[in-house]
Amino acid sequence: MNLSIAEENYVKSIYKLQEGESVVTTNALAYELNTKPASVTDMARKLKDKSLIDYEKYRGIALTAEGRKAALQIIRRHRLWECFLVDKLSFSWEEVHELAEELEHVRSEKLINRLSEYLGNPIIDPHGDPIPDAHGKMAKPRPQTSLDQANAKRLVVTAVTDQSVALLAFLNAKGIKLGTQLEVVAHYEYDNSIEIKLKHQPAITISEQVAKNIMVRPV
Amino acid sequence: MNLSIAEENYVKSIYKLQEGESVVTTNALAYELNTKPASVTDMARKLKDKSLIDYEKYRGIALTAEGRKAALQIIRRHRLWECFLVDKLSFSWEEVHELAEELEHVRSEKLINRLSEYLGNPIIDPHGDPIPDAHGKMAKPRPQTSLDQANAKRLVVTAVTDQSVALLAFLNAKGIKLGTQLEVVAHYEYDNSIEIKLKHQPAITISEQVAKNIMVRPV
DNA sequence: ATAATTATTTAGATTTGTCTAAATATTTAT
DNA sequence: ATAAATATTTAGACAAATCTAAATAATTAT
Repeated sequence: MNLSIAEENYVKSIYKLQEGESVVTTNALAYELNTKPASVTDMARKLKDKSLIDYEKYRGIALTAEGRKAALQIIRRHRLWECFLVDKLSFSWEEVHELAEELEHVRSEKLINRLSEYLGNPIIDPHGDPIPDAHGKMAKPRPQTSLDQANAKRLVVTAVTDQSVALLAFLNAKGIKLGTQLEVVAHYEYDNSIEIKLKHQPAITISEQVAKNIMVRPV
Repeated sequence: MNLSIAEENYVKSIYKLQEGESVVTTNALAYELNTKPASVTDMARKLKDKSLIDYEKYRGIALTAEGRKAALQIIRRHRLWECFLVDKLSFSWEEVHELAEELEHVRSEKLINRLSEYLGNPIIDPHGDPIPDAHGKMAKPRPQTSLDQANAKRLVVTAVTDQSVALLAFLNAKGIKLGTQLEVVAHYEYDNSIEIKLKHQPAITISEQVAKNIMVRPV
C-alpha cells in the first residue's frame, strides 16, 4: 500500500496519540496535526478505506494492525535520520526534528536498512526514543514520567515530548539535554512551577508547561 | 522564494534541456517530465509569475538568472545525495538516481552544506557530473562527446546521460563504469552499432542507442 | 431529563497539479 | 504561397488535501 505524505503524517500522529489513549478523537488529531476537525473526518474516511484505521462516525479512530505497521516504519525512518543528523552531520538534538520530518517521507526500505547499518543499528534516537527495527519491533520505552509528576528527588532526563524548536532551544540554553541529571528542589503550588538544580549550577525555575514536556526517570 | 516539489522538478528539467538549446519547447519539457504539453503550459505561467523563467506564448521557455540559481541548488542537492549514497551507504551508481530524486527536495541549506562537508566537499558525483558549490559555481563539464560521435580510438567513460535503471544495469553487467577505459574496434554503418573492447576482455557490440548515452573523452 | 455545551460531520468551496479534447498558432512541405 | 503537419494553448474537468459555515450528534451540567 502506497501512502501519500499527508496519509503518512496522519498515521504517525494517530500512533503517537494512541500511546496515551486507546482511541483517538477527531479534535485531538486535528490539534496534533495543526489542521481542522473537518479535514480529519475527510482523511479518516480515506484511511479506513485503505484498512489502516478502524473508524466509525462519532466513535473515534484507532490503528489497525496494518496501520500500526505503517506507523512503525515511518517512526523508524524518522528516528534513524535523526541519528544520522546528530551522529554524522553534528547537528544538535533540538535541530533535527524538523529535518527528519521531511527525510522520513523518502520511502525506500533498502535505503533505510543501509542507513541503519551505517549508523551501527542504533536502538535509541537522540531524544531517547527507541527505534523500531526492520520488522517493526521496538524496545519498550523505559519507564518514565513527565517532570511535573515525578516524585523522586534525583532524576535523569530521558526524552522530550514536545519537539518544538522553541522548547528545545530553551532547554539547550539552560544546559538540559538527554542524560542530564537534576534534582527537584521545590514545587510551587501557586502555578505548578518547579525549581530544579543541575550539578554545579544555581537552581532554576521551570514552568508547568515545560515540566510536562520533560520526561525523566529516577537516577 | 519557496518552490513546491513540482516546481523544483520543472526548474531542474528546464536547466537540463537548456544545456543543449537556448530555449526549451513545451513538448520537449513535457517529454522530459513525463507529463502532457497542456500541463507544461499551465506550469510555465506559474513559473513566469514567480520570475523563474522568461516565457511568452508559443515562444518557448528559458530560465531567468533567479531560475538558474534555483536549478543549481537543486542539482547540488541531488548530486551530493548521490555521493552520500554511493560513498557512505555503498549503493552502486546505477541505483542512486531515483533515491536522490526524492532526497533532493529536502530544502535546508544547513543540511546540504553539512552533508557536503561530511563528504569532503566533492566536486563530481558518481556519474561524473560536476557538483555546484554553495554559491552555485560549478566546474565546467569536461569536454566530452557521446561514444557514437567520438573519433579518438582510446577513450575513457566520463558520464552517462540517460540514468534509467535499465541502461545503468546493462552497463553494470558489461563492466562499464565511470573511468572505464575502452577502445573502439569498429563502427558498423548498417545500424550504427559500435564494437568496443575493455582491457583484458573480449570485444562487445553496443547499439547506437546505448552509445549515444555514454559520454567519453580521449584518454 | 432536558438544556446547554462541546465534538463531529456534512455541504460546498478552494488550491495545486494534472488531464483530455478542441481550438489556434507555427512550421514544413509542396 | 498555400496546404498539411506539428506544436502549443485554451477550456473545462478531476483528484487530493484542505478550509469555512452550518447541521447534527454526543456529552455535561442543571
